[in-house]
Amino acid sequence: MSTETKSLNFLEHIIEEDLANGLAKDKLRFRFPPEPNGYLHIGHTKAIGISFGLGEKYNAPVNLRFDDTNPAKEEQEYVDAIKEDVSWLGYKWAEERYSSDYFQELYDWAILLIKDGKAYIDSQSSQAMAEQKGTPTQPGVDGPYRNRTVEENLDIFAKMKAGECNEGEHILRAKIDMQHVNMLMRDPIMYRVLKKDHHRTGSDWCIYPMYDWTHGESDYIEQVSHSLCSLEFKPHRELYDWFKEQVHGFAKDKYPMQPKQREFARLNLSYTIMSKRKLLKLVEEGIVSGWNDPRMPTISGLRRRGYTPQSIRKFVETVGVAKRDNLIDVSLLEFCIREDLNKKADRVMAVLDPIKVVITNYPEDKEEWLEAENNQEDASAGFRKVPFSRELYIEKEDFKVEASNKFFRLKLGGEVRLKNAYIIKAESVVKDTEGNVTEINCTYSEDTEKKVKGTLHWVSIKHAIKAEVREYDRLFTDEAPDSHADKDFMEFINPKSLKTIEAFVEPSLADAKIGEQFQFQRLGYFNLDIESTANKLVFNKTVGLKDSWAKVKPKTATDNQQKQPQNNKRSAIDQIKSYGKKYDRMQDDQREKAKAEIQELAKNVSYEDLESLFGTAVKKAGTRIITMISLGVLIENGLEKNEAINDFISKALDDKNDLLVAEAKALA
RNA sequence: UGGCCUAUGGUGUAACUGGUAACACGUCAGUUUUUGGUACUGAAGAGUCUAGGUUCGAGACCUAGUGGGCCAACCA
Repeated sequence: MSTETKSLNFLEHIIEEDLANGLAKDKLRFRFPPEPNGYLHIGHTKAIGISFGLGEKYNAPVNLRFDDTNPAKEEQEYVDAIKEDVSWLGYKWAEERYSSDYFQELYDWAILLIKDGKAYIDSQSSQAMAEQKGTPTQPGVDGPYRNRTVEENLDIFAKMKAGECNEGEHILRAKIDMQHVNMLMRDPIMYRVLKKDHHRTGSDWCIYPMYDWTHGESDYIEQVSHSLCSLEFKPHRELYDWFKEQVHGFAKDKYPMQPKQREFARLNLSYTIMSKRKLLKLVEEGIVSGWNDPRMPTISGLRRRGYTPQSIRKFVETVGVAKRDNLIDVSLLEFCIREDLNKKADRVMAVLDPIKVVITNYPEDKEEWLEAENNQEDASAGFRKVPFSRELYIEKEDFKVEASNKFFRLKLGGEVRLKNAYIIKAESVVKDTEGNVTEINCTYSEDTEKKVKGTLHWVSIKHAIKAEVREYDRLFTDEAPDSHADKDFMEFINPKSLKTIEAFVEPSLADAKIGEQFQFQRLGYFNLDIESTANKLVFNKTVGLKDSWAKVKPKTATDNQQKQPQNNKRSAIDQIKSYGKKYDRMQDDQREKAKAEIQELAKNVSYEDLESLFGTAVKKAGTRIITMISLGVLIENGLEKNEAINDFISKALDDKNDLLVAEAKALA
């Protein structure tokens, strides 16, 4: 039954292989290592899901480690927020650790490294050091302090630690190789002087270790078996291993296992950004109301917006993990939250854009409390009462004076069901001086068994509560606002990402609790925002319902930004080649179209491009056919036949593929 | 004039040591429905960036090319 074995991702393959090669299962250990310099976002969720997910899968401990080596940027506030977010997602860490826990051990090892002649004090300006470092295409050169004596190095390093040196005066670097192809191996910095108080160690230290020196050794101290990080750290792996081997030489008895760093592609989500720095800018410039603005891709923003931990975990699980760059469509995230809320959220009625309906044959002073099912997906959700009376609101969009029979809603002379109530018929309308409908007069029928095409949601005007509803649109107008070399992401800010609506909701919502989630029937999922008060209800729209009616309706201009097939940025010859792959398998009419397309493309192809295809293997008939077609175009445009061409044609004439023969005959 | 990583339907991920491309989202159609939602059924959509090679057989292995990404902070 549920024995279906899910295929493994590449990280699981690595772990399985290590296990098969003798790694004991109880030695597996992972970690999630955020720097406490900002709030966690949906991108981190992937990293969290991978490491904690592996922990759950293999029943291995996962540490939450704060990578707190830069007191200039880090704060306790962020530590607290990160812990809250990870817990909220439902993950439990084995131990809460801090890189700063290891400052002393790191320092001791650094001294051993100096004694081994593997590290030295450099006393140049950062600029001078940068110049000596070279570039990715040019090797670096050794600096003047590279061969200081061990004694001098030890002496200065002690002074640095004692606070006797100013920032920028001296740094400690590893002595590796200034000519190394990997820039990170060109004597990387291990320690700098930073006269700043640390949120945990206070003023104990005035030298702080750099990332590369700290991170790997923290993994090592914690005996993490697999240290998983994103792709941009791939070049760091070589240095990670170098440091690890040095330190292992000092401490193999205490710490027997050497961790292994592996890298995966980070998550990118369409129409948003994932950089902490850029998110901070949105906050600082007031584009959003804070880190937890419901439009933000932060975990706290998503939480406030109404996303559930389950939906986010499901999302991370479905996007998977690999090493190629990706851009995931927000529709997948939306699918995950809809799927979750469909089962959990009670249904209620709310009208966001009202128009008045008067039931003329319903007594003026009468009111009824009708029974309504809370959630048809969940029998245990029970029922509630909703009030019905003579005057109601329905959505403006749900009424048209005249409409085709594809319009299942209310039209003059037509009948429609009011959800949980009666069937009504529109008899006449009241219009204002400009001709806009302001009121619809209807009659009702108590026969609720009747078949009618549409069902509308509604609220009784007398009983309805006014509420503020906030509807959100994507924060950016560009699919990947982050990825334009020539444009700043701020240029793509969507000015209409927030829409505030005055809505009318059914009275049962009066005692909704902060964060509680509802489906406003036929509209979408909403939750009660933290800014809501007893006097003023405020709802966030989490996500709309899937709306297949919207697709039938004539589209607005903004919806119509159709995606261009991306192959038009490929060169003509490449496009022709891709036709070659399938040409001989196409059906006749498709093939004719393809041929016309190839002939058009061939006008932009050089003979040299084509000639390189003359040697194509005999079995690849399609490629040779498209080559022949393109050649025909070039010849028509004045290309002289040469030996290579004649040879190519005569070989084709003898081929067993009829299509190829036909094309060749045309040129012979 | 470098090094490393990467390339599979529109998107994301699969395909165990080579055996003829699967799953999810999205799209389209139908059935059910007191939500144009949900559920259910079905369909279309890639021959795996290009070329060459190894092989009886290549998405997978090798070579070259092309496209994309990463690498020069006293950041992580």
